[in-house]
Amino acid sequence: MKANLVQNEPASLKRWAGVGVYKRLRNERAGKPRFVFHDGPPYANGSIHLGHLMNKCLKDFVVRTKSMQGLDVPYTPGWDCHGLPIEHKVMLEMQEKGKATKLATLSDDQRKVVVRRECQAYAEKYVKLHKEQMTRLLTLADYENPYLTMQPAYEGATLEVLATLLERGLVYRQLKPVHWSPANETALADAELEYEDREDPSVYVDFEAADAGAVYDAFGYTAENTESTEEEEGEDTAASDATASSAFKSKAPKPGTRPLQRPCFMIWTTTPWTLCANLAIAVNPKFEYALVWIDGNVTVLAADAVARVTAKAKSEDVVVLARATGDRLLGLRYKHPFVEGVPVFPKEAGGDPATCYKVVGADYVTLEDGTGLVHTAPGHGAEDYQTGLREKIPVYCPVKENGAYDDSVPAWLRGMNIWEANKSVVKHLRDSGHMFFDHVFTHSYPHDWRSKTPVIFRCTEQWFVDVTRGLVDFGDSNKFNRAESQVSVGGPTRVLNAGLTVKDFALRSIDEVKFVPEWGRNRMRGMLESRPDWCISRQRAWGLPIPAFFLPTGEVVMTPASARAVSRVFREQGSDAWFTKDAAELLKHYDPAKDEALTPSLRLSIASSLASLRKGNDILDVWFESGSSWYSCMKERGQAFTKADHSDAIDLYLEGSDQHRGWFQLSLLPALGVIGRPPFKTLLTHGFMVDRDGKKLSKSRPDAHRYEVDSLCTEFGMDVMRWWVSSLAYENDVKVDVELFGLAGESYRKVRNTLRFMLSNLADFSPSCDGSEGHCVPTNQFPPTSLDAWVLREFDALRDTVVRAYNAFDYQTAHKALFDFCNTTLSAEYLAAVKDRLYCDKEDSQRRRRTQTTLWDLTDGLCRLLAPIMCHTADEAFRALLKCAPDDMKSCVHLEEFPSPTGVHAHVGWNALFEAAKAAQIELERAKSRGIENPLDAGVTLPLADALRDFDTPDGRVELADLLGVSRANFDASVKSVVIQDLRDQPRCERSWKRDGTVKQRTDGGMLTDRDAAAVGVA
RNA sequence: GGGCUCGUAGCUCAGUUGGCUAGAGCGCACCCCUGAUAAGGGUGAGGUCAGCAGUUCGACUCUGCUCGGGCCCA
Repeated sequence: MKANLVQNEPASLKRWAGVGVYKRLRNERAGKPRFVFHDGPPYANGSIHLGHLMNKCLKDFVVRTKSMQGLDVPYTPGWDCHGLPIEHKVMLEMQEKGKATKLATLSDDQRKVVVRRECQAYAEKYVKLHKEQMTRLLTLADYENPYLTMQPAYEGATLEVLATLLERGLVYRQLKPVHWSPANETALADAELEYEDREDPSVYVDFEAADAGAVYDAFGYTAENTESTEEEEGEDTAASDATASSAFKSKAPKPGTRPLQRPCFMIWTTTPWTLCANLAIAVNPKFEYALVWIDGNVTVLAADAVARVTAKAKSEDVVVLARATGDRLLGLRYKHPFVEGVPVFPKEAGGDPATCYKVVGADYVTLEDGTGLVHTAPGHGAEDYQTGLREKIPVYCPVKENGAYDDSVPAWLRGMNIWEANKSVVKHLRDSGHMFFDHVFTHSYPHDWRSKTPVIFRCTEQWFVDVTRGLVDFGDSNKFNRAESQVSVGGPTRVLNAGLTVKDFALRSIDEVKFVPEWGRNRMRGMLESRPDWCISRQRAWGLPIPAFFLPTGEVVMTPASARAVSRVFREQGSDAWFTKDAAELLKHYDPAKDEALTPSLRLSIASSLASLRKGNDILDVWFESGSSWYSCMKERGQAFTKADHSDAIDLYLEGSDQHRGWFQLSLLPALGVIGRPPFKTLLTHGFMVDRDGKKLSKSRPDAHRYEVDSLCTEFGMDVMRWWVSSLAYENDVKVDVELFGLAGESYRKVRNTLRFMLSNLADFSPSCDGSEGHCVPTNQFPPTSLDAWVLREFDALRDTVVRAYNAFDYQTAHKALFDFCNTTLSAEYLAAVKDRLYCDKEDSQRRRRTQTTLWDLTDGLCRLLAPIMCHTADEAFRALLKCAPDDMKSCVHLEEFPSPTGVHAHVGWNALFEAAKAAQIELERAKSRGIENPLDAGVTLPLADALRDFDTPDGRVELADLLGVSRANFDASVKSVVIQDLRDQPRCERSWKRDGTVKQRTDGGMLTDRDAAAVGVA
C-alpha cells in the first residue's frame, strides 16, 4: 500500500470501471429496500469548482453509506442544459466567429434552430467535462445514463407536467409587469437577478391638482376664507410675523385662509422614465397628509415627510397650512405633468381610461422614503399593477422589448431609450416647473445576471403558474395517478379541495417534510409566504417551447390535450421539432373536435384549419424544467408516487441553502399541482464556501487555479479532499483555504499509516478459522481481560457511532470518531501495546495469533467504515488485506456492507484499568526527572482496586505492562498510589528490550527473557 | 431595508433542558523512541465563549440591541 494518491486513484478508478461497481451494486441490491436520492441538476457550463466538489462529495457520502447498509440506492446524476447562460455564451461565440450576419438572413425558426444546435453542442461538451471531473471526485453514480433536461424524453415528460397543471386550471396567460432585461429582450426569473448598486436620479415631482377647490375642500377649507388678492402681498401675515418678533417673514397665508395657488401632489421616484406611464397616485388612507406652503407653492405631502423632504431641498419658507387623513384625498384628480389627455391604450391593457389620473389608496405606501404619495404606473411595477387591477386602471406599458418607448408617448420621447429618457424627463420637468427637487441617488437595483445590465419592470403577456389565486382542485379528469391523488388529498386530515391555493397548500405540506437542519423549514416558509405567481415564460431560443398556438384572431390555444399531443412529438423528435415542423405536424396526435377544453366555436375553427395556427414564441423558465425532475427523471425511471402514506416519495434532496427558494420550492409547487404532495421526504442543505476571512469566495482570487478540481487532485489527492469534506460542519458556511487541505492531508495520513501498520503485521496471517488452513483464534475464546477483547469492544462502539452518524448525515461526527479511533485507540493505545507480542512472541503462539485475528477484524471493519469517505484508500487497504492480485476484479470494498458488531465480551474493569494506567503514566512522566527516561527502564506497581482483581494474573500483568510500555507491572493491595521501580540496573533482553526479571544469558550466549528464549528455541 | 443563519483557544469544531476549574483534535513548544521511521509515543502552554445591556442566586447557554460574515429577497 503506497501513499501516492495522485497516481493510484486513477488506477482505482480504472479498476472500478472494470468491475462495473455501480451496475454490480444495482444487481446485487435488487429487491432490497430502496433509498432514493435525487440529484439536483447543476448547470452545464464552466468547470466544476469547490462548491460542486462539496456538494457532490456529500451526495456521494449519502449514496455510499446507504448502499453499505445493504439498501438499494439508485443514483442518477443530472444536468440542467437549457437557458440563457448557454445561449448568451453561444451568441457571443457566434458573433466572434462572424456568424451573426448570416444568422440575420434566416427566418426566425431557422435562426433558432441554428442557435439551438450550437447550444446543444455546448451543453453536451460541458456535460462530458463535468462527468469526467465528477468521476475524478470518486463519486459513484449512473454516469452512463444521466438525465439531461434537453433529452427528448425529459422534454416530453416536462410538457406532461405542464399539461396536468393546465388541467388543474393552474396556468394562465396575462399581461403583467415582470422583470425584463432590455439587453437580452427577455423576461427574467427572480433567480436570474443580481442586485448591484446603481446611481439613478431621485426626483420629487409636483403633479398639479385638476380641481383646486376639491383639494382645499378635502383639507377642510371653506370658500369664504379664500385669500384676497390684496392679502397676497402679505400685510396681515407680515403684521402677525412682526408680533411674533420673527426675523423671517413667511409669505404663507394666515391660518384658515385658503390660498389662491393651485395645489400640487408631490410624488417621489427613482425611475423618471416610468412617469409617462403614470396613471395614478397612491396614498395610504390611514396616514395624515399635510397641505404645505413651500416657498410660494402649495403642495400635498405626508405630514411626517414634510420636514425630511423640505430639508433635503433646502426650502426656506415652509408652513403647514392644514392636515387631513389620506382617505380624504381618495378620488381627487390631477393633471399629468407632461402627458396631454390620456394615452391611447392598446386593447390588451384593459381597464377604463376614465379612471386615470386620480388619487387612490394603497396600504403599501410607507413613510420611510419619498413623500407618502406614490407614483403609480401599473405597467411598470408589481404593486402598481395590483392597485391598477383593483381600480380598473389600464395596464399601460409604452416601453418596447428593447427598452425604447413606443409611439404612444409624447413626441419628444418617442423611440428614446428609457435610460436616456431619464435625463430628458428630468430636464423637461425642471423646465416646466414641475420638478420640486432632484438629486443623484445610489441604491441597490436588480440587474440581469448575464449581461450585468439593469432590468426594468415591464408589462408583457406571459405565462404564469397560479400559486396565489386559483384553488387546487383534484376533482377533475386527472390523467396522472388520479385515484391515488384523491386518496392522498381527500383524507380527513388533508382537505385539499376545500379552497387552498397552491401557496397555502405548499405552506401546509412543508410540515410533512423533514428539514436538515431544521431551520430550513422556517426559511422556506418565509420564502413561500412572499411568493408571487410564477412567471414560467421566457422569450429566447434555447429552451423547451411552451406549446401554445395562436389563431389569426389572436386567441391562444393551449389545452391539456394539445399540450400532451406536442409532448408526444417532443418525446419522439425532441423539442427542435417546434421550430422545424408546422402546427399541423406538431398537433398530429391532437383532435380538436374531441377536446372538451375548447369552446364549441374554437373546436370548429381549429379543426377546420390546424395549419392556420401560429406557433408561440415562448419557452419555459429553466426552473420549470428542473423543478419537474421528480417527474421527468424520477417518475420516468420508476418512482411511483402512488402510496397514500408518501412512503414512495423521493427520500432525499441535498443542495445548497440557496435552493430553498430555487429547486426545492420550484419542485414542490408543480408536484403539489400535479400529485398533490411534496416529491421529497427530506430536504438537506449545505452552506457556501467562504474564504479564510469568512468572505464570499472571489473567482478572481490570485490562487484560484489551486482550487480547481484537477489541481486539487494533483496536489492533495481526492481521498484527502473527501476526508476534508467529511470533516466540515457543512450546514454553515465553509471556510476554504489550501492550508486547510494540507491539514486534512496530515490527518488522512494518520489514518492511512494506521491501516498500513496493521496490514504489515498481517503478512504471515491467513484469516480462515479452519485450524489447518488459517490462523484465526475464535473471538469467543478471547479472555475478557485481554487487550484484544478491549479493543474489539471499542471498535463495536465506534461502529455504532459511525453508522448512527452516517444515518443522520452527520459526516463530521463520523470523521471525528474514525480519526480518534485510529489516532488514540489504535495508534497510541492498542497498537503501541501489542507491538511487543507481534514482534517477539513465537510466530504461532496463541497470543500473537489472537492479536492478529483482532488486527484483521479491525482492518476489515475500518476499511468498510471508511469506504464511503476515503473510497480509494479503503478499497486499496481492503484488497491488501485480502491479498488480492492486481488483476483481481472480484474484491472491492464498495460491494460490501458495513461490518457487523464483533460482540466480543470485554471485562467491565477495563475502564478502571485505564484510569489506573493514566495515573501511572503521570508518575512515569515524573520519573523522567529521576533519569528513567525510557519506560522500558521502569516497572510499575498499581494499587489493587476491587475492579482490577481479575487483571491480577500473569497474563493480565503483561497486558498492563504493555499498555504502559514498561518492562513489568503488578498489582499490590498494600500500596495506596502508583509506585515506579527503577530497573536500569537489571539485565535487558537484547531481543525485546524488556527488563522483566527473567532475562539471563542463554545457551547461545544471548541475553533473553524466558518468553524470547522460548520464541527462538534456546534454553 | 426584510427573512433565515453564523461568530467558543493560532486553526477546525464539541459544549445536551442555564449550574463543578469551558472540552477535543490539529498546529506549536519541550521530552522519549529509533523494529510503523518522509513514521511512533509522552508532557505542556494557549480562551474577557464577537461587543453591550437585561432576566436570574447563577448566562457560552435565555431576551434585546450593536458590530462583523453568509444565503435568499426588496
